[in-house]
Formats: sequence, C-alpha cells, structure tokens
Amino acid sequence: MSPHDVQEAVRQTYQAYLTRHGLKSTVQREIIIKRFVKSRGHLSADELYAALREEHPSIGLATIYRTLKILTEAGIAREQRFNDGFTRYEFNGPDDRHHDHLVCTACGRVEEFENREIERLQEEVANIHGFAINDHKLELYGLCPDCARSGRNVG
Amino acid sequence: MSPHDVQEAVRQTYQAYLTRHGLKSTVQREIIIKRFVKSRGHLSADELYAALREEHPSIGLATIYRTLKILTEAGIAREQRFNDGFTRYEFNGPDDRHHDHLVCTACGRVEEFENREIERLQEEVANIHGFAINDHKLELYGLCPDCARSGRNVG
DNA sequence: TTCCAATTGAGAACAGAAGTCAAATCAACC
DNA sequence: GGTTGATTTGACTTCTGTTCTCAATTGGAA
Ligand SMILES: [Mn+2]
Ligand SMILES: [Mn+2]
Ligand SMILES: [Zn+2]
Ligand SMILES: [Zn+2]
Repeated sequence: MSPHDVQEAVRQTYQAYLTRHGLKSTVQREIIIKRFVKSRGHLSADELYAALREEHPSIGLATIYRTLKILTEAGIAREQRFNDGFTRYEFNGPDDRHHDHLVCTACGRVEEFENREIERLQEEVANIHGFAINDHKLELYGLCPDCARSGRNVG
Repeated sequence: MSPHDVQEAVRQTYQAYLTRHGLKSTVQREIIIKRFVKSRGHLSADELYAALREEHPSIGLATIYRTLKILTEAGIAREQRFNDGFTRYEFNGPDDRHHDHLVCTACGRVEEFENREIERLQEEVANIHGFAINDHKLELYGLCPDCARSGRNVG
C-alpha cells in the first residue's frame, strides 16, 4: 500500500467514525492527525503537542488528548503504556500487523518485533486457563545495543 | 519450604536490607510486612491500607507506600502494573519462580502462569535485536471462565 | 538515660489525564 | 450567502494515584 493509499484509507476510516458518532471534522483535528500519521513513532500526547507547538501554537493539549482518543476508538491509533509514566500512541495503519516491543530503559528507544510462535503459545496458555483473551501485552525491557555499548543505564 | 521457613527467610532478607541501608525496624513495618506476606495476592497500596485499617487505623497510607518500596527494593515484593491504574504488589517468596499473568478485564481476577518456551523465545528475540534484557512483562487480558460464562464484561 | 538520625502520619504537592465552560466553529438547512 | 444549533475549542480547574514535606515521635547505639 502506497503512502498515498494509506493516507486515503485513514481519512476514510476517520470520516466514517465521525459520521457514525455525529462528530465534526475540524482544522485542529486534521492538523493533529496529519502530524501523528506522519511521525510514526510511539508518541506521548505531550510529545505530539510539542511537535505541533511551533507551527500551530494555538492548538491546546486537551485537544490533542481528545483527538488521540478518537483515533484510538476508530482503530487508527493504538495506546501503549510502557513504564515511563506516559501513555504513548502509535499509528495503526490499515495493513499494519500486530507486534510487540523491546524498550530501552536508558534512552527510551522502542523496537518492534513480531513472533507468531510466541503468540501461538499465548493462546495455548489462555486455553488451558479457560480465558477468552482479547488483548495482550508483551514488552522486553533492557539496554539497546548503543546504550549497552556506551555503558549508559538511565534515561 | 514450610510457611515458617518462608517467614524466617523474609525476615532475614528484610533485616539484611535494613542493615545494609542504615534503616530501622519499626512496629508499623512489621505489621505491614506480616499482612502483606500473609495475603499473597496482587495488592494495591490502597487495598493493603484498607486491609490494615480496622486493626491498625493509625498506620498511614504513606507508610504503606514507603514500606512497599523497601520490600520491592529488597526483592521481597514485586511491582506489577496491570491496566487498572494501580500499581500492584505481589509477594516474591524465596523459592517463588518467575511467572506471568492472565488478567480478567471484568472482575479483576489474576491468574499466574509459567511458560519456559515463551521465555526462551523472548531471549531469542532480544538476541536478534542486540538488546540486553533485564526485565519483561507479559500479560494476557480477557475474560476469566466465570465472567465469560455469565456474560459480564466490565468490572 | 541520652542523643540524634530515621520514621511517622497528616496534609500538601505533584503529574498525567480528564472534566468544565464560555466563546468559537462547523455543517445542515433555507 | 445567512441563520441556527449542536459540537468543539483552549484555558483552566479538577481528579487520582503516588510522592514529598515537616514537625513530632521513635529506635537503638552508646
Ligand atoms: Mn509499536
Ligand atoms: Mn503474580
Ligand atoms: Zn538505548
Ligand atoms: Zn472475571
């Protein structure tokens, strides 16, 4: 899927969500979404706020929070809570697959990985315990190669 | 290891930690630890506070937090952050093995499991990415058998 | 006992996030 | 285009779990 197609699919999903919930499209939301989709990191609301601060200083932090909530509910964003006290949001594109995370406890770097075998074993565990799983969280915390090499250990 | 031996080992570890850090033993800490070790759940500070409230109404919440921090640092307790907004603490006995959690999103029930194969695959992933892992978090969220059967879906 | 650092409980402070509200904006209708 | 009413906005306040502050108390070495 080309970047343009992704952009278009997001717009489609977003508009459908607005209509379905009787919400309005606004310039602030457009700006926030465009930047969020473009950045493709694991952003906190405050980081996104800071990223928009220069070009759009009038957009309030509350609007960022509200828009991220809409995006999450529309399936365009995904919430992640690593252990730094912030809720982080990542773009969830139309053909993005589920993945889990490696988190560097020194510099905050986040790497993604996908492991079908682990996922399968998780299902097995859930079955054994009779749980009907609808979400899971797997995070590996430690030092990234750079931080391990340089002996860093705090952020 | 008998309950008495566990009790004794905890006391040992606790005392050693106090000495090593120039801390004092207090009646409040003794009471909190005894109750914490006995309960063996995944308790929030507030739940522990409530549990002690009746018998020891003068013990403050701040002291609970402070004691749980000491226990965590001494390796007697382990912090867990599930997705309910509370930090939870579980007793980490001298012969307790590492385990992960199944969490019911309806009733809050927490089940533990251990899966060496998943752990091994995690190490493999970390190696591929060059990360030096020192902690990880694996939680499966869904409905426990009871809640699934009764159609419950909120806590 | 004396003495002083460690500890306590109460309340204030903190931080991320969510709520409040009057003013501004969107979009449906004419 | 203009009118209208519901939605949204930004600034601010509030909320909540946790930590900090501080004067009074306590623990334990001497
Ligand atoms: Mn990710
Ligand atoms: Mn556990
Ligand atoms: Zn790093
Ligand atoms: Zn349940």
